[in-house]
Amino acid sequence: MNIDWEDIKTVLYLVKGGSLAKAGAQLGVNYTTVARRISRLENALDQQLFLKAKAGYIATEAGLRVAEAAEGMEKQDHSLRRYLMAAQEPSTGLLTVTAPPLLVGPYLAKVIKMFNAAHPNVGINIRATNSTLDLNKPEADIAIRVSNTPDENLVGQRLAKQRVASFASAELAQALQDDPGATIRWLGMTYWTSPPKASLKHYPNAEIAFRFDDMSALIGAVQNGLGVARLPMFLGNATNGLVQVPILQPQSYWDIWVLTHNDLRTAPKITAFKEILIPYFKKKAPEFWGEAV
Amino acid sequence: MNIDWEDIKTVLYLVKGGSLAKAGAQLGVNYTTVARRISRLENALDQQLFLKAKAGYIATEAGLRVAEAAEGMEKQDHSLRRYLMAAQEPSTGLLTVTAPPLLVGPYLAKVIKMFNAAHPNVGINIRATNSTLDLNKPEADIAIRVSNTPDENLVGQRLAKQRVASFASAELAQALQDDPGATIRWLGMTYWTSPPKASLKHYPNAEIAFRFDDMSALIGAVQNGLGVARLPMFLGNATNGLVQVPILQPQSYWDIWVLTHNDLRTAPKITAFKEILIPYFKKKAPEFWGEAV
DNA sequence: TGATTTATATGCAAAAATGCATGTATGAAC
DNA sequence: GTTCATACATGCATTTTTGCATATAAATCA
Repeated sequence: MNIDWEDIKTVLYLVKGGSLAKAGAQLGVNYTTVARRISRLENALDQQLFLKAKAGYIATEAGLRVAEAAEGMEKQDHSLRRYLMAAQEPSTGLLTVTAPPLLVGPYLAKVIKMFNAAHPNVGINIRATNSTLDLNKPEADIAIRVSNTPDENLVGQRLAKQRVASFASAELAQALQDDPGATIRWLGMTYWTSPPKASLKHYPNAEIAFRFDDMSALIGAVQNGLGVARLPMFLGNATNGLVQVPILQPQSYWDIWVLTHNDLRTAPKITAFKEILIPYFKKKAPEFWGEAV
Repeated sequence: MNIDWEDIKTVLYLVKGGSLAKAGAQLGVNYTTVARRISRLENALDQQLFLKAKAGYIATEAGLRVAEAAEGMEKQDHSLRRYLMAAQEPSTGLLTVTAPPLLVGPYLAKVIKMFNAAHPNVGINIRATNSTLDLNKPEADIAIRVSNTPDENLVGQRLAKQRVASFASAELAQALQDDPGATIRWLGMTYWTSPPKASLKHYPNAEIAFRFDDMSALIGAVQNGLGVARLPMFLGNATNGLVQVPILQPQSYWDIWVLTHNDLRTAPKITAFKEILIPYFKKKAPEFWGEAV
């Protein structure tokens, strides 16, 4: 009796996805294929792995156990891939870099250009996202992150110390300077709960006027004078029409880090990339630290 | 980039087998399929996994690392199968039992007959061999073994205490009894190095006349008067024409055990089988202990 | 040296797996 | 209630994988 390991993998993705369609999308196959692999495996094992409810496939206890085995197998798979990447020539293959979207244009793009000039045959894959991609999975090889997310398998190096300040349109900043009793209309991200504590000393009248789920949109709103926002120095200073609100002082913020998986610490491609990335950010460090008004 | 786990498995079997043909035989596919899976994987990884010498496929470092990952995955596979067997109904599926060949006919056959009567829908697979099949792999579910091979994952119960004695044809036994100074011509298995120490007190003149690689052949030789052999009680006493050599006393020997994997300790099918096996051997215990002459 | 065994390589046909199109059912939103 | 989105089932054509037959090379042995 032989079990097809691809079928075991399919069970995992069906359990994780919850429906044939999602599992198929993740696996890169048609969803009918998922259904057929499952039924093939169920026949081979002579055991039901999923209850076929109208709402979708629900894993039985046996199905969950199969998924558990698949997870263990996937760990081997991921570990293997890291080894193979580490063993590869520095000048071939593919490198996936993830970074916060707003860092890509002004900074990472130049690093990539330089790296590409030095290693023209390495394909570069950019994933501009704030979500923490899992470096344990082969979702990305190098991550640039604000704050040093702790994970025992990852190694990190600090790229730049960072500060934030309060930015507004020039007009609004002037108005606030003129009238310390004015009410500050703060703009923040969705998860913001209250105005910055340090600001209340100077402007006790404060309210959160608008919340945004997107940093670019928020910046646009600041440019248009809708209110004041606390922004990283490198963003506020580089955005046309924004100035620091006087009186409110900059504050230290989470630093910028580069993270890689421990297994890839010495991989030629990774070190080659870092050798360009780190000096570049060191040179740009003043932009992240900024200056007080 | 997606790696086919069946291809990874194939690498493992090619590394273990050393040639396409052997790997294919183990995997149950044509050897050309093995060759094509390997080249497909090498292309996908953009790395050479084997050096194609005329003498066969020799794994590169990367190939060995792939095999290592496959080994880890296979452990998951085996563990999963044990779980699934343990979860199965006692009255369905397949049960693989391994035992020393000479125990099968006189003892195990009856146990199987009784088990089959109680559970007619369970397929029974007998592997009559002295080689220690690996119960960690799904090579066998239940092993009957002489001696309790220690393995942390296995659980064992003693089926019977056992003794050995010195057997010969009736004629030869008589001759030896008449002449204590006679030279005993011993018959033994290939790995025998010297006559039984205890026998030298009574018959100091001793030599190993013939060695055999097969126990049945050895017994045949004893029947034909070629010499004296130390045999388990249950064999010597049950063989036509053999008698214990007087004077030489029986000795304790390795006991007979039944072994199963710890994961299957409570599996319905396994316990059902043991519930028949153990009482049967308990009843037959005197045959394994035997009697002194 | 010549026969035999054990390797791998490859063209071609059979078999298996997959994708697509279509049909049906269910629950949520309006 | 009607519409829409989502989910599964299945027949059919296509693609992919596999097995078989055949060819070739190296090593072994009489």
